[in-house]
Amino acid sequence: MPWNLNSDIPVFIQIVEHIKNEIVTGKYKLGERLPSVRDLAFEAGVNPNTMQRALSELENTGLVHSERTSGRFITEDEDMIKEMKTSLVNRQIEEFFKNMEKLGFTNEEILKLVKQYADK
Amino acid sequence: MPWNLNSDIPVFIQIVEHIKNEIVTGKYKLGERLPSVRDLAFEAGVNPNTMQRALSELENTGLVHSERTSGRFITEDEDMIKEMKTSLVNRQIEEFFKNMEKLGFTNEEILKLVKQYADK
DNA sequence: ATTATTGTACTAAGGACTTAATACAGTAAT
DNA sequence: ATTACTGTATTAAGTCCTTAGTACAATAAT
Repeated sequence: MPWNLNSDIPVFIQIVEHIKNEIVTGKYKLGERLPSVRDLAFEAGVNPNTMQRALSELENTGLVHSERTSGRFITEDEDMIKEMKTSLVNRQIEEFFKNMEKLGFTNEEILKLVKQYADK
Repeated sequence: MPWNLNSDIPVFIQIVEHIKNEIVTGKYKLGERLPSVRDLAFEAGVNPNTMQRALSELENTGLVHSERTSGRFITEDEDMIKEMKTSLVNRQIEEFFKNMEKLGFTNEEILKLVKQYADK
């Protein structure tokens, strides 16, 4: 799966979001080991330093933790992952509505547009 | 109305989006004159150079044009504005669905979540 | 035991964005 | 005619992000 990184937003932030998505959608299982910093960097096509920074940020969320010399592992805390997914979903929806309201649409109009798009 | 600029995305891009929104929602009328670069910069709380860059970008879209010494003016082309609005709306919806799909949701699930949020 | 791999740390360089401080020519207002 | 305002251009400095290259200690693999 391509990483699809663009340049408008810092790459390390996009990487954090990408891996968060993979965790909350179950592509990584509980306690599973992540590929090494260098391997992930190669896969994503970025410098290892950039990947290291992203993973370091990701660690602050508690979703992953590092074992100094054996690798990085996904949390065993299933509730934390569920909460993260809820949080990400809410952020998307709120952001979407906020942006649509800036374009002058009411909730009803937004819902109608979404229906049309979903049934396309 | 506050400009609500953040730091994850270049400020000049956020300004372009902000003014685009104001144009397509009719806060600026056809042919209306924009405030000066310096006034807009003060209002947005950014450096005049940054505002100048944003306005220069905006000019490339054709939505505004500058009269060398009297100011900047909104286009008289109503169709262009309508097309821009449609384009912005489509981008929002597509981006929203793309992000929700990355979180593992189907179109039906997305629609359901949006309904819940719209009726809150 | 030796080798490879792990996360981590550090310095240096380049690029993009932003701010700051000026400056200029042309137009509007007086 | 003079003054104020317009968009525009330029140079310099500072910050953040990214890449590159190197290095180290601790563990895993052999």
